[in-house]
Amino acid sequence: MKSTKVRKLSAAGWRVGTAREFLGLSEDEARLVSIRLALIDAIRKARARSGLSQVALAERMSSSQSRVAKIEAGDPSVSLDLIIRALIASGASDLEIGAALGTKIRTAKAR
Amino acid sequence: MKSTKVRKLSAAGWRVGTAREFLGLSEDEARLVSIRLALIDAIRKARARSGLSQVALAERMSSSQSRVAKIEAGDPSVSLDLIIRALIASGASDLEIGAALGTKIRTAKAR
DNA sequence: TGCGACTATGTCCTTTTCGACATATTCTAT
DNA sequence: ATAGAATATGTCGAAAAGGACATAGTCGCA
Repeated sequence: MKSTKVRKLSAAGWRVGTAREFLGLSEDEARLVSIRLALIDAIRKARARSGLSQVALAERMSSSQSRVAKIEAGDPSVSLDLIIRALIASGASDLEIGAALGTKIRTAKAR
Repeated sequence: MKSTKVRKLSAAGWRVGTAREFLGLSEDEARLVSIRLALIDAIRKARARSGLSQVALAERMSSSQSRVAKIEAGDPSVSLDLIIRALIASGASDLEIGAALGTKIRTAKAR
């Protein structure tokens, strides 16, 4: 958002901030969230590439379809453990898993 | 292990295999384990670099010293969530976190 | 338009994981 | 050698997360 716009909004009585601030997340909590999101994204991609249905993926990781749905929905009842298990079972390579986490920094430096 | 040695051992009645086979881990389970190990390693390094004691790290992540000890000991009662929280709180960069996972592949290709 | 495959959401009960505490053990510097 | 800090290990009640099931909602396609 441009700073001129921010100033206008402030003048009009709006408070402007990041989503992180709004949700009251600490820096660390925010990082954890973005890691989760990156991994979930990687799962969708890997699962699609492998042509697996949620049911099929669930079997592979001995879980249930509803769990897989919740994983991809970013449901809070899903742990990182389950997310990574899903990522592995959906056919992601080690490199992909690592990349899902390091990507943001790397692209930022690259441009 | 050299194949000649394997043959000798086999002749002598020994069964030779990987740790994975011995422990009865599936391919996927084994990958999960090695991810955990890589992350734990990264925590030790990051914590040392930051000069944090286990007590200090525990505070940062609002956990307890005993938990941190268990994390670094690879205790099975520790989840990936807690491991990553520790990694973040111990001052690791996004890049380090990603690297902890992609490293094996990358070095394998590099050499 | 209706049918089958796929995905989403809610709930229940069980298992796992957590923080906390108590207590050992190991390390470091004097 | 010994105190004090740091780390390790065990246990417990509470809280989080898991699988399973039931049930809706979507989507493509015949």
